Amino acid sequence: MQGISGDALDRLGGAIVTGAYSRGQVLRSEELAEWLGVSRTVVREVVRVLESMGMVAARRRVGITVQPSANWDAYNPQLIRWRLAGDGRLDQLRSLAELRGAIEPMAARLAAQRATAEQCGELIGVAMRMVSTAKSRDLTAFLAHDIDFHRTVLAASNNPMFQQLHEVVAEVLSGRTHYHLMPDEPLPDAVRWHTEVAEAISCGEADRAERAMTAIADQALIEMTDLLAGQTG
Amino acid sequence: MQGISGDALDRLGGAIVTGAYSRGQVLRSEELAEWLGVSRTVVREVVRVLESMGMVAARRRVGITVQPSANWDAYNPQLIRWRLAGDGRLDQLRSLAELRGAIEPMAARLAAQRATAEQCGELIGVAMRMVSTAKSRDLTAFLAHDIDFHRTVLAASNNPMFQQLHEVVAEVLSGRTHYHLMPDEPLPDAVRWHTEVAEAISCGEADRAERAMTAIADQALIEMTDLLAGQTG
DNA sequence: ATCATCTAAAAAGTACGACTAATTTTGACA
DNA sequence: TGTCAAAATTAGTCGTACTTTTTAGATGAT
Repeated sequence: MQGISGDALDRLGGAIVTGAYSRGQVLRSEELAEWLGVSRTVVREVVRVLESMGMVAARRRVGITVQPSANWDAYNPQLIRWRLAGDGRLDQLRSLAELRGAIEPMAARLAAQRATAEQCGELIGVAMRMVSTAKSRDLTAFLAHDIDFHRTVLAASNNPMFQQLHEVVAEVLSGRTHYHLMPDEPLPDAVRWHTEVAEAISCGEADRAERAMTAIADQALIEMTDLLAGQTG
Repeated sequence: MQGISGDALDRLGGAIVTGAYSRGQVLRSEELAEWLGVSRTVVREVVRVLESMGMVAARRRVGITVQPSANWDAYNPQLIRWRLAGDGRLDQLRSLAELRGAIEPMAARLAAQRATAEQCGELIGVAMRMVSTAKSRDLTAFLAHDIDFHRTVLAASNNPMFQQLHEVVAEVLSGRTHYHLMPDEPLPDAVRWHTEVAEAISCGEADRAERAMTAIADQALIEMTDLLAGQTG
């Protein structure tokens, strides 16, 4: 969505996510039209989209009511972006990291059962590139290959619900680097586990793939927990 | 979303999900207005919502293009409903069951670390009701308590991404009963595992909670796999 | 005084028409 | 044949008029 309409969506959605409008607050479409500087037509489109995300509810003779955040579609990519852009950044990152920790081991297991020969080849290749960039301490290139690796595993799981989470995983991995939640150079263990996942999937060894991926995810969760402890305590 | 606008959304969205429009097909808003029997204003709102779900993309001088299903927001509740209502029902149910199998063990682990005393009490209570309805072979009541149990665990995980999946879990559990994918009476093992999860969470034993929940989910996945084998082979 | 019922107002919902803007196609010209 | 300009096409935006639903308030009867 782009143009004036997408802009209005971005502003109103962002405002709601950052808490500019308190839960239960009632807005009127004409007010919104004035505030956003657009026609009521555009406001209606925006409201409809936010409604489909569970963020607002529109009722005749009442207005547009901001819904409690428990109703929001937490998996909506746009909403995730709003949350990551706002104050709740670290909370959101923790939620996503936990989600990732749950998903990826199962994805690795399924990938071991379902990956095509081509996907196996790509996995092995990416793992090798991870090893080499880890040795040369090129963190940027390492991150790119890391994201690529996990995207490939999710793709090989052959489950749309898992495949779609590649953006989430990419966000978590990037966030880790961006907030310096990981060592200055990749841990040798972590690199080895990636190789192990690639091998296990290629050999169709589901248990081994799941275990290795669990090791990767657990380590990431520990790093994340340490960070949040450092932030709050 | 309700009224004529919600109706139009439901019809167009449903048509796209069931494959009435092939991927890449281009629609024109005026055609859609005629087909749906609504004004272009309403069509625009509907298209905007479908656009935010990744199902279509609108471009000037081109039209409204149906996007490949890989782009669709697989977690959108409305989209899940459309898929469950159409031909892809069993595929969707399998995807959801796998997702659930990944999520719930981690949710149980987190719940063991975070559940409030009140939530623990509720869990124990629901587990006891599951035991009694299992004994009296009241499958309907058992299903209701089963759904309630898993919703409580997800809530206690204190992670919005997990909490939101309670509808998915409910759908999987209901689907199991509806398609007769489970025994005529609940397996004693399954009931015992639920009690174990409740106890482990109440005692703050994360590992034990995770293991017991894994047992529950694994069994459900096995049942689901058996079904699909029976369908296709 | 209280309850039911009717009425009026308020807000979103819908439709339509006019115009704008962007993008692709076409075709003329070099 | 290539380039650039014009035309055609389609979504985007706006404003207005009207409809429908829902709530609040007034009115009236018991």
